[in-house]
Amino acid sequence: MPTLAFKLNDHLYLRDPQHTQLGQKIIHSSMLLIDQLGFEQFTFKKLAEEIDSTEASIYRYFENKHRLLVYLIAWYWNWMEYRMEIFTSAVADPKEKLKTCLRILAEEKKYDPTFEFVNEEALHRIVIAELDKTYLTKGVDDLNKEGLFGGFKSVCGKIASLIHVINPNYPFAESLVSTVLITANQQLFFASHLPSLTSLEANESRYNRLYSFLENVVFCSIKADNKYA
Amino acid sequence: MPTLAFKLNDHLYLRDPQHTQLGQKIIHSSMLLIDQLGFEQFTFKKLAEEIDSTEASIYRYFENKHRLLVYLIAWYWNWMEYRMEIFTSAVADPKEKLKTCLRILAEEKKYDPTFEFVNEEALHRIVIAELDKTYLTKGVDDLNKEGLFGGFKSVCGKIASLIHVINPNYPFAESLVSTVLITANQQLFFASHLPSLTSLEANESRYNRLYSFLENVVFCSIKADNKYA
DNA sequence: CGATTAATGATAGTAATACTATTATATTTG
DNA sequence: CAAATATAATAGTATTACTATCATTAATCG
Repeated sequence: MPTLAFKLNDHLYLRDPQHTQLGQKIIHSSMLLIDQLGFEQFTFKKLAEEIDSTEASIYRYFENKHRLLVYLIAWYWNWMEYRMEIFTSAVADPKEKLKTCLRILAEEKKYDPTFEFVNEEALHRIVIAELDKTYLTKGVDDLNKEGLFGGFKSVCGKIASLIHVINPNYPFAESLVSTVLITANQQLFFASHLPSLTSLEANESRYNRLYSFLENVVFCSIKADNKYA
Repeated sequence: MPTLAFKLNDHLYLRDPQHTQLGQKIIHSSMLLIDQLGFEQFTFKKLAEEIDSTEASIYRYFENKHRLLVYLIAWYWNWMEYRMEIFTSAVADPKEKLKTCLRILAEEKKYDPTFEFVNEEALHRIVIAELDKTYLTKGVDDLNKEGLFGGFKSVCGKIASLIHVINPNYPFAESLVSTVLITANQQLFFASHLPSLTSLEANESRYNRLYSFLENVVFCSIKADNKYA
């Protein structure tokens, strides 16, 4: 099977890293390094050492380390959308489609051999720990104009439109979906680090519990026959 | 009326800034400056210039700028808890208490003259834009051990216990509350910067809409008679 | 195949950041 | 008034986040 590559917004990079060996090494190793060190401690210098290259070479692919992070997380949401499409395409009932999306969102992330140079487990930990840093910056509006959050927005939009089909009168579809997309990762962070803020445990059961929580929140909220809708 | 001060966890600072003039200037001006510049662009040097003091003097109050942020946001949650207590103390019905808490969470924040050197409007914008950065760091576990997230955890715990009273069988109270506390601010951020991710508008109606959204999510989820509980 | 072009490496340099350290000078307190 | 403490003034350091230049290697193409 040939290695698949996502067509990501080309403002995310200066040179497309998916198409060269060095680029792939940058993606692969930056994921491992950001996962290990955290985004603040991660530097292009450390990455350069790791891949036996130089800072200057990395700067030819990414304008700065923040954009590299935005790239990695855009990749994640593209991957999510791709999986959601695969697993919902054969499903007709929009409620079932919605459940499938939540299941994919909540499930434990495992290595997907479709994408050779991506370690999805590390990437998921990065999303859990660093997602918010992509948009919580004074530069949001510029990044947004360039379409750099397109992946996340697309996932959000598609799930929201499922909700619109299920209950056209529910007035908070977009808010509900963005809340759920973000809380899915946040709750896993809390389970590991701030357990009093979550009802999930830190063990393996947490993915199923997370799914139950998300399903409960979503399906209760959008039920047509509740006095709050 | 005397100026009130909160008793915050004393690991938050090296010297209590509420008790000296310089300390109060640090709090007051750091709020305005972080609000203006964003946390990344904010430095102790710029703050020192602003208050006609020196970096070294500020470092005698706060170990580093991250802890100053944690301090400011801890102050915010203490203030929230204080307001929730004031406005729920006369209310008997736990459902009404819960609604009051959500109302306080969602409402537009205005200057509270009880706290002279705090600009609550600026502080709220800081919470919206920087809250997640307090705990999304490799040092979370250490900060947590020192009790630096006590304010947030306390608000979360108190609201969760209201839910436990309303419906003892609901199994996700802590997750639901932390989700709501965080999304309340996140949705306001989206309304200003990423409107496709929210069902709120960017105008003044957003606080009421936000309240409706939160009330809907919470009360639907915890209803005893739904098949998801 | 040789020549052009493009990608990478090697190296250097810079302004700013996040501190630490030292000493002098105010200011408060007992 | 003396002693202790808080603050200011100043300097210095390692690191970061870049930018710039030029040499070298690899890919491409007539």
